[in-house]
Amino acid sequence: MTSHAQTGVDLTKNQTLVMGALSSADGPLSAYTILDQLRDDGFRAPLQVYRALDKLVEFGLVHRLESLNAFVACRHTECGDRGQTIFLICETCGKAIEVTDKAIARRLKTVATGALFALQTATVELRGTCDACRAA
Amino acid sequence: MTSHAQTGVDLTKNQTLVMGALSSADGPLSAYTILDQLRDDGFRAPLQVYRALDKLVEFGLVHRLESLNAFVACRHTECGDRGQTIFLICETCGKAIEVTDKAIARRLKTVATGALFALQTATVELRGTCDACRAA
DNA sequence: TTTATTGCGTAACGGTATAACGTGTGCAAT
DNA sequence: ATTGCACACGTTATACCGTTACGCAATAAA
Ligand SMILES: [Zn+2]
Ligand SMILES: [Zn+2]
Ligand SMILES: [Zn+2]
Ligand SMILES: [Zn+2]
Repeated sequence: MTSHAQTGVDLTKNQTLVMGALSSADGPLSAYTILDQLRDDGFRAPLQVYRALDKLVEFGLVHRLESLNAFVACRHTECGDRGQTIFLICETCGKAIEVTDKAIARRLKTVATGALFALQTATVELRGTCDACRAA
Repeated sequence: MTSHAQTGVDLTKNQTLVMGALSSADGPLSAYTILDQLRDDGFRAPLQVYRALDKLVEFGLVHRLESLNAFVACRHTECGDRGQTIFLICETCGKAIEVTDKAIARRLKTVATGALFALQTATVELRGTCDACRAA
């Protein structure tokens, strides 16, 4: 169903529908936008979306963009390592590019340790303008 | 009034009240928490808080924590350089430690450039456990 | 005085997220 | 068979976050 089929998780009907909406979108979607898109499929309440999203995030199939209050399908094949994902969010077109960088992950760990802080997860979200929008 | 008095900005009455609430708090506050604290000072509506917060963020006296939907007084003396601030947010006590790191700022810039992305601002918020809470 | 700017206050609204309740189904262990 | 449990689901209600729209008052040019 997705590029993450390897994970071998079995998705429920609702999870499949939400995953489909995110996969076919070309950018991050809010929970309520997903709800609207799935009304014809029987979705009626926000909680149906949030429950599916919680699981999809847990499975690593979906990322939550904190600074956007939105969700995006993972496009990265090797994002298994937690907390290493960086998002480049274009202010113009709204799309989010997903990248990883070991040097940043390492340095964040070092900074946290230096502050006697037990790092669990990292949110790194950059704002700016993507190449396509700058050219236009 | 704050450690940023050097900036020499004149705060309005509402801005002063909101700044005071954030300065005397020992952690991030949501806009609605600030509103509740300032009801006795005449605050009645969220917009009064948000208008003040917008200006305080613009002046660099306050930071917004995207992953928390909350605001915190800047405790860092040299955070003038935009986008270099990193927050370490303790999941246990809710406090936020503010640090800067030139290596990360530089590397983020490099990563963005490599993706042909024109970087404007960076949000870096780490979750984990602070030293005090881990010891307890 | 006229005009523009800025801050302020009120009300109404829309977007985000969770709480609390009950239902049904599949799958052990008894 | 039945009991207990885990899990997904559906519904309603509510709390929390943030903005839009409108009008008023004080201040600062012009
Ligand atoms: Zn990913
Ligand atoms: Zn773009
Ligand atoms: Zn600061
Ligand atoms: Zn702590």
